[in-house]
Amino acid sequence: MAMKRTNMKDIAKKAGVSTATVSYIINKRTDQVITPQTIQKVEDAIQRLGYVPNLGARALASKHTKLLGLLIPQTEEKKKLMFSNSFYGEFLSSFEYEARKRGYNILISGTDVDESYFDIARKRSLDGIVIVGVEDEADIVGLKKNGIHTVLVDSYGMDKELSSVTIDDRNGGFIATEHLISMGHRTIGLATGYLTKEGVNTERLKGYEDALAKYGIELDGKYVYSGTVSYEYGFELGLELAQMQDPPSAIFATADILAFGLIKGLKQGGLMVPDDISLVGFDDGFLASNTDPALSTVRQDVDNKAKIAARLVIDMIENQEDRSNIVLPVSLVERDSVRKIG
Amino acid sequence: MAMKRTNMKDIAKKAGVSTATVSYIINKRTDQVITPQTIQKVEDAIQRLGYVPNLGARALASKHTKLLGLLIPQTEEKKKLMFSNSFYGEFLSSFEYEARKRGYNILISGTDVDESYFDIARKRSLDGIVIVGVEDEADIVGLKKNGIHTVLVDSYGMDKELSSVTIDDRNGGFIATEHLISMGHRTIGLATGYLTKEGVNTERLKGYEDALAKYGIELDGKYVYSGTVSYEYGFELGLELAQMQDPPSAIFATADILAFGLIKGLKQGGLMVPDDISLVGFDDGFLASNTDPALSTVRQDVDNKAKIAARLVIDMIENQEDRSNIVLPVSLVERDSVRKIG
DNA sequence: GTGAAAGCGCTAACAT
DNA sequence: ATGTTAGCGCTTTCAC
Repeated sequence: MAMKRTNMKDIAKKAGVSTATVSYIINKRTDQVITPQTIQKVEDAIQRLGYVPNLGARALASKHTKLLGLLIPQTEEKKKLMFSNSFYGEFLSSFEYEARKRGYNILISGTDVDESYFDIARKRSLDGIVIVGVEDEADIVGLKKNGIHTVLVDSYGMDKELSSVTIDDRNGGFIATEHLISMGHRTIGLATGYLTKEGVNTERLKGYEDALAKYGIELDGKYVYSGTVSYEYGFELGLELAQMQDPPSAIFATADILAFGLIKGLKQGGLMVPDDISLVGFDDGFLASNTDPALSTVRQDVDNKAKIAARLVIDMIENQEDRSNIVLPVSLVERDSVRKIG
Repeated sequence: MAMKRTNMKDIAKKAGVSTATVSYIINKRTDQVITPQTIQKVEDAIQRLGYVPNLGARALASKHTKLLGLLIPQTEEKKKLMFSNSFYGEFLSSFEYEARKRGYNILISGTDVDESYFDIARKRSLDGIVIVGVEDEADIVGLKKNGIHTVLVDSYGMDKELSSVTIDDRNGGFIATEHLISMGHRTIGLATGYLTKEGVNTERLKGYEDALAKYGIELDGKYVYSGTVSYEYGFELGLELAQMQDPPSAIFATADILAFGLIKGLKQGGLMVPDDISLVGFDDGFLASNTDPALSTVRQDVDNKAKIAARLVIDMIENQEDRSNIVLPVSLVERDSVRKIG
């Protein structure tokens, strides 16, 4: 099939030079002096023969694959990637673009049962890897020890020796709750996912507690609703809330998706947002401005997060930059899901 | 940095065999007879030294990278990938999973200005590529000629010599419109994106026309609204519709996202769905069941589409299967956005 | 049953 | 200013 692919040797022969010269020219090596004529000849040959370098071979010789791994947690069944969550799609787009601008391609992979992130990085000789949402520290052993350039995104309680980029979740929880308080609310519920010892949800919970404390509102455990970060749980909770004698007048949901479910569940139960219950979400994804009512929420800049993650790995690879741990700011976006009371 | 990585030679030495033997064992080659003892020794060595094969080197020698390219169109500015559209995320998840099960990794890439899909495939020695949403035939020249295993997804009017998987868009347009008709509607608008000579939107338009023709309803160009496939356009159109003297009583929107915009725009303009205007969408993504009202729409099985695309490329690669052109069915999902009238 | 060695396409140190 | 050549880590043919 497909005739022999033209390689560097072919170019060298055609242009009447050596492969070294061809290599120098292709790699635009400034430490080598080549006459314009030679360059011309070689470029002509490349053009005429339609030569495309084999990066695999180059990698073998040079030790750089120009390949970055983007490793993503898998869904419960340990199968598909979590790309149904649009956060990842947005992240990927921005990440790929940034990487491509700097000459890198992206390999994207889940992990098989008996295979670690480390194995993938090794197998494919990845120059660096970015892992989103590591929950289990065991998943990342071997990476640091083996000097694999790694950036952890949205991963809490991990080895600080690895680079990371996260957002200021705690502050996010704080400003969301403070906003509700400033709008006159005093009984404020928290709708969130599973509360691990360290993790996004726990951070946001801390921010919620901070705000309550600051304004002298007593924390009442019965107002903390913890389930899964899903539309379904939000919906269920909304239904329940609508049945309660004494529901809180406002809810801070630690994810927009949860808030969307809440809106629908509450409505189904006969309660309107924001008339009956006010709501603040977290993420500000595409949907937030398009639901009804438009959602007041804590905004994080996913694009920027991805861009920074890409720059971090690449800088570590190319400039031997040291690790850094970056925390990105969040901000409050006020829309129509909070009502002033009192 | 990082001590020399252990390679096959190290294993061979440690186990007291040759690299050939190690290679045979790693690749579980049934055409080679190796004694269990030897296998044991080698596996021990692999274990002890923590050996991970270098797939790049393997590729150079074997001509198979076990790498599949997933190439995605970029946004207008020719920059970021279109992953903000959750369709792609869903596709990717399913595609990656299916590929991984069969031992392949995914390289994901947009194209740079002076770089073709073909170049990427060559550079990275991809075993095969899947391209989603090719609009310009020029983008895929070179692929067929050079025998690169290619599967085109959701691409119309392309070279039939390449494998492809699409859905039955025309029928989708038909059943959507027919449903509206069966619910008593006689003035039915079409909200769609840009109508190219061949493409998804055009196919769906044809289905719309088919249905009108079948039921003897005259096609009226003033009811065909063509803009961009975006929430924004839907919103705008909804606003306009609400101003019209004589708006259609129902709309078939060729994408859910358009329908969502419409719902909000109409509402803002004072018209309710489905009370004032009925609506059928297309896609049935995550959102459709969660908007208010829940959207009646044409369902396509993205998961399955991705799975089939993966199987197609891999079968072509491994079994030298011939090309095939697959068209997947669509179905109508009735929810709450259509009202029976008349 | 196992091994020696050539070669995949490239880079880079060293010659010239 | 350009060429020679030894690897990079693996597969595979052919010998033994």
